[in-house]
Amino acid sequence: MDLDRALMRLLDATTAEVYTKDELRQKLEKSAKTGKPLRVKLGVDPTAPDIHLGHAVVLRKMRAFQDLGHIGVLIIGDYTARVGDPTGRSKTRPQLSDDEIEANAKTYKEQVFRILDPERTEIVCNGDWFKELAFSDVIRLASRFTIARLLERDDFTIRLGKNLPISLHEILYPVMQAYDSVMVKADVELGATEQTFNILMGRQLQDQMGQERQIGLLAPILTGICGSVRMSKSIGNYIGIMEKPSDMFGKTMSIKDELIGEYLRLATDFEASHIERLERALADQSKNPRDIKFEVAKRIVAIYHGDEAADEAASEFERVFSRGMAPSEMPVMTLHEQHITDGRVWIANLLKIAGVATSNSSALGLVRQGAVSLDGKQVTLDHADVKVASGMVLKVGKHRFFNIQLER
RNA sequence: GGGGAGAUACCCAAGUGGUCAAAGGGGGCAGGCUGUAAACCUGUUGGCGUAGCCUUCGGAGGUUCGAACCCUCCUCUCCCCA
Repeated sequence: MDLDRALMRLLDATTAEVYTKDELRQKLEKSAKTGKPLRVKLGVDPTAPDIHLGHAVVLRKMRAFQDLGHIGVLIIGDYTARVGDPTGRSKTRPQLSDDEIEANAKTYKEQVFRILDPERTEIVCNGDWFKELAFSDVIRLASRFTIARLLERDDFTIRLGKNLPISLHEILYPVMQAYDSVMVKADVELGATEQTFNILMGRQLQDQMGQERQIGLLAPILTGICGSVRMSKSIGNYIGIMEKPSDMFGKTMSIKDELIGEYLRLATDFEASHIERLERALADQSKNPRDIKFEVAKRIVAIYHGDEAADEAASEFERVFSRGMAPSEMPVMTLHEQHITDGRVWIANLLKIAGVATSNSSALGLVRQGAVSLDGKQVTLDHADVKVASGMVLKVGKHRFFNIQLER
């Protein structure tokens, strides 16, 4: 693959900004000439064990580098997790305990190889170098940065404007991330656009410490399925890459129309020309947006579960939601003897056992609103003690189904 | 170190002695309409087997027949000055 094709591949729609394009070209050129692969860094905080499509944009970018023969260096921020990245936060993040960090890092590793090439991936923990630093080293490192520069970033400006607290340790976060770049001798650092500041700090620090500056390659931020803010585990508006095909499909179908183009560009791996065609169809309304969304959903499932699973998810979706039938597979809820009197169960208890409600009040609220049905028959407050038998289907809301099984 | 402001439910925010389980907005959930879209309309959003009761307004005490509201101490945050 020649240089221009490689550049085109790397700088597709999933790249929002490059610092700088010329330097990237030079690095690629030099690598091709010397045969020495580039070291492409990505830092992850082991705070959110579920990797979702938002992370995937950047991970797939790393995979693109790997496919071109370069090395992906994944830094598990076990040490930075103790700090908490202030990026995009209006609040100080909680600091994690060692056990939590270890468990999270483990699940992280299990998931990333759904996307990355294990042969060309290095995984390191930044605790390896941070725990060796003496306080005097930290002071020396900190002296390379100025407060004005560190406070420049939006997150802090906003917080200062709102008179919200900023802890000293949060200021250190970009410093640590920059130091990571130095330690792994990064040629390229990947991140979402929100990482711009941190990544640029890495360039500056490498420069000061006598290294060639890394390239910053920034991916757009994927909007969450609810449509207003970025995809995030803590907000719960995400599609995880380990999720079941049917859930992935359904969640994708529930995004609003305005988001289709974004998901098309950032979350699928369609050819650029195909994406363009679909986007045009969206714009001139020559196709029903639903159908395009359908195609996007199918593609996303196919990336993580294969074509067959995607087809199944699609037909299941049509069956359940287009034709209103019960899904072919639904979670089983088991009722034990102690739950049942004379073959009946109070509906509030049933809903609590199903995990749909946490209290009688909220359960009865659902019943009152007509959201609950058993075998297709709506449950009412007047008949709140319902007869149950194995094989009955409990439906709550539009799309929560449970298969009831009696034990003994 | 000195002075000032503040902490209310998931979030923002009203409330300054009883009529407060606590206005309003956001978010969530649910119903209608749909394409499991958006927009819109409606309901719901502490707990208790569904009735009245119980526990909530940063924490601990106190005043009062009665406290989110008044007093004391404590914790935390912000602002101004040094």
